[in-house]
Formats: sequence, C-alpha cells, structure tokens
Amino acid sequence: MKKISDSTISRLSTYFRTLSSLIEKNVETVSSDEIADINSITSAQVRKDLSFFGTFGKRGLGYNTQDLKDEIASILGLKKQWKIALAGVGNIGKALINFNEFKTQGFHFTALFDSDPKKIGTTISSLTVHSIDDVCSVIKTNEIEIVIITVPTKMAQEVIDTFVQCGVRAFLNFAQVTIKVPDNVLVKNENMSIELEALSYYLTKNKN
Amino acid sequence: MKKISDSTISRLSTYFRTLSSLIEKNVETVSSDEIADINSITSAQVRKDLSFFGTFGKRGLGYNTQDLKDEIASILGLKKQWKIALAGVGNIGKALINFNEFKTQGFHFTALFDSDPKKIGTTISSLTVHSIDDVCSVIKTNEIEIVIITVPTKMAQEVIDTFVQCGVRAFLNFAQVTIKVPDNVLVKNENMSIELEALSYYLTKNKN
DNA sequence: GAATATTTTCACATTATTTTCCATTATTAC
DNA sequence: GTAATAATGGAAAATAATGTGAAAATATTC
Repeated sequence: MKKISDSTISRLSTYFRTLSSLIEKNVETVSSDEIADINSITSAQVRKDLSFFGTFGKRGLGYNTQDLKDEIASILGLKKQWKIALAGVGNIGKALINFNEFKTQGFHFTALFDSDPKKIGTTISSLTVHSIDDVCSVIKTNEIEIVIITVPTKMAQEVIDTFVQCGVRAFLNFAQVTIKVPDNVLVKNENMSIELEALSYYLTKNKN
Repeated sequence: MKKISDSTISRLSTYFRTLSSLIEKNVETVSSDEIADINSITSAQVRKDLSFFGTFGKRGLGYNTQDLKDEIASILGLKKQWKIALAGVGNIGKALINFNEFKTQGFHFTALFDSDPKKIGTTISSLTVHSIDDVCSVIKTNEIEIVIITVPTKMAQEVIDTFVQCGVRAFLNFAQVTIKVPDNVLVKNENMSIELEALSYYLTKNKN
C-alpha cells in the first residue's frame, strides 16, 4: 500500500465536512468543482485525492453526496466510535473535555489523567481523574486507542513514553516540543503558537 | 521576494523553540545536525530552511544559539509585542485567554468579543467582553492586528468578514469551515478534529 | 604550523505533490 | 436521436520540496 500524504488525508477530512454540510441542505449530487470552490482549492486536487482510494463518481454527473461521505468515513476510519483519553487536566485540557465537536465526530473521552494529587480522584464532566501511575490498567479496561496530551512541555515526552509502554499508538500533542516515538506510533502536533507565529511572519513581511 | 513555503516557516518556529531551550541550558553553539536530531528531521532540511534568509553559521563550527535565535525572531517578526483579540468567549475561547504560552511568546490578548448580550460587558481575566457591533472602534483604539476566532462554525465567516472590514488581516480560526477572504488577508486554521481524524486514519490503516 | 576533522554552503539529483490535458461517459436540450 | 454540455478519471507534465555530495571555510589536534 502506497503512502498517502498528510495533506491528502487532511483534505479528505475537509471534504467530509463539506459533504456533511451539503447533505444537511439536502443536496444529493456534487461535482469536484463545487467541492473545490467551497474549500478554495482546485477540482483536480479533489479528484486526485479521491483517486488514491478508488473511483467514486459518475462521469458527466459528479458524486453522490451521501455515498462519497460514507466512502470517506470508511477511509478515515470514522465508522466506529473512538475511545480517547486526556492527560493533563489544566486549562486547555478542561476546555477540550467540554468541546462537543469531538463527540459529534465520534471521539469519546473515556478517561482523564493527571499527576497532581489534588486533582486525582476528582470528577470532571462525569469522568474521574486517574493517576498517571495507573495508565496501563485504565487504558486496557477502557480500550482507549488515542490520547490527547495537554501536560506541561517538560513532561510531555515522559508522559507519552508511559502511554506507549501501555500500547497506545496515537497521540494528539498540545505540548510545544518534538516527541520521539517508535516507528509504529504516530504523534500529531497541535501547536497553536506556531500558527500564530506564521501570522506574525506574514504581517511582518507584508507590512503596509 | 520569493515565496517561502508554510512548512519552512513552521519549522523556523520549531528551531526557535529548540534554540530557546538550548540557551536555557547555556549551550552557546549548535550544529544543524543537532537541531535536526532534536526535531527528528535531517540537517539538510535545517540548513535549507535557513538559507532562504541568509547565512548565519560558521563552517566548521555551527551556529551561535543566541545569534540564530535572534535572527529567527527577526524573520518571524517576534521582536515586537503583538496585540491580539479573541472572538467567541466559549469553552475554548476562555481556555485560550488563560493559556500563558501565548503571552510568553509575545502575543497579548487585548480585547474580547462575543455576540451574547449576557456576556457583553462582563470581565474575563481583566478583559472586558465587547459586542461584535463595536469591532471597528475597539480594534482601532487597541491597535489589534491578529484575531483568534472561536465562534460557532456557522458564524465564523460572517464574524471574520466584519473584522476584515475593520482592517484586520490575520486570523487564527478554530471553526471547522473554510473561510473566504481577500488576497491580502491570511487565515490559519487550527482544526483539532482534522488531526484526530488523521490519527483515526492511521490506526485504521495499520490495524494490528 | 601542518594535518585532520568538522560543518556550512552551493549545485544538483531525487522524490513528492499539484496541475494540465484529454479521452470517456453521462445528462440535458432541442 | 443527435448535438451540446458537464464531469470524471487517468496519464503526463510542471512545480515544489527534500536529500545528497563536493568544495570551501573554520576549528582542533599533535
């Protein structure tokens, strides 16, 4: 199986949202050109991205919105409910727990972890905060497959190591540090400062 | 001036963090190879990225950490304090206001906006919540140049339009929708669900 | 101070991604 | 039913990004 680029995968997510929104409006058919317009890219890009996974459209007509949405859901693995955990119950962590979009996309918070004894044992949104020491048992009992990391930068590597040892292979990391993991583990970084700095670069370069 | 790729800019941010951390440890000199190792990329990539902006190293020695950090700060426009605003004082919005990393990177929240009459006039972290109707005057008075968008998906385009009309040219958008803006405006998307879906794709593809 | 090792820089090669082009197929209008 | 229009899908070309290797410059060792 050939390697599909990250950009292709993230555009598939975008198409998925576009299709959901079209279906909500009772649109039954859509062309690659329309999907492209909505997302400010080219139709060739849309078709190329889809072509990696099969042929889903009808020449002369376009794509059936519901069918294509289902296909993309299958490709992205969104047909199941994912159980996720969160490590680091601080400001950002708490906000994410209450962020409903995750749930509607099929990602369910099932466990919380923190190292602060004052937080361990407390309940947030009807989820108990567990000690980092109990990672393995909690992960296994709850069949958690994805972990969101919102611990302080300095602890991120160590915390992720712990989860990796318990068999977790997918992380969404909010800490501002590059994490080293084995080849069979994936860490996606969500680095808000980097995006802000890209804006800073843009404004500086295009000063008026 | 040739166009520098987004990936180069975001890697510069990463090098900037790496350098800060080395300086903290009193390291005075660093090679492209060391920077690369820390961030799990190649040294050629590091040198190539830097080469777009000048020659900052000494052959046989490497780069002076403080000098290179200063150079990158200049390139990214991080030598000034940026005044930023936030639109949409919900869960995520409030968490970001209290997210201290922004402040330490030179991004200061200076104004908040919401459309909910119950929130308008209240204070969060000593910042008053303004009405969306007052955008132009507040933006101008406070010299705000970057706006973070944490309003509901359906309102995002409209809210950004309002800010654009008042002269704002840089946005960090948390809403899950592609925003249309004029050529001289930049919207960076911070889409946490897309990253989660990339993890979902990865786990599905590499099922064990 | 000469020899060796290190490391950048620059030019080029390779790989990956995006865009263009066009044949094919479907639908619509007349 | 035929022509015109719309749209996909796949091959090829163009562009962009990354990696490699040789040469030059600097530092270190003996």
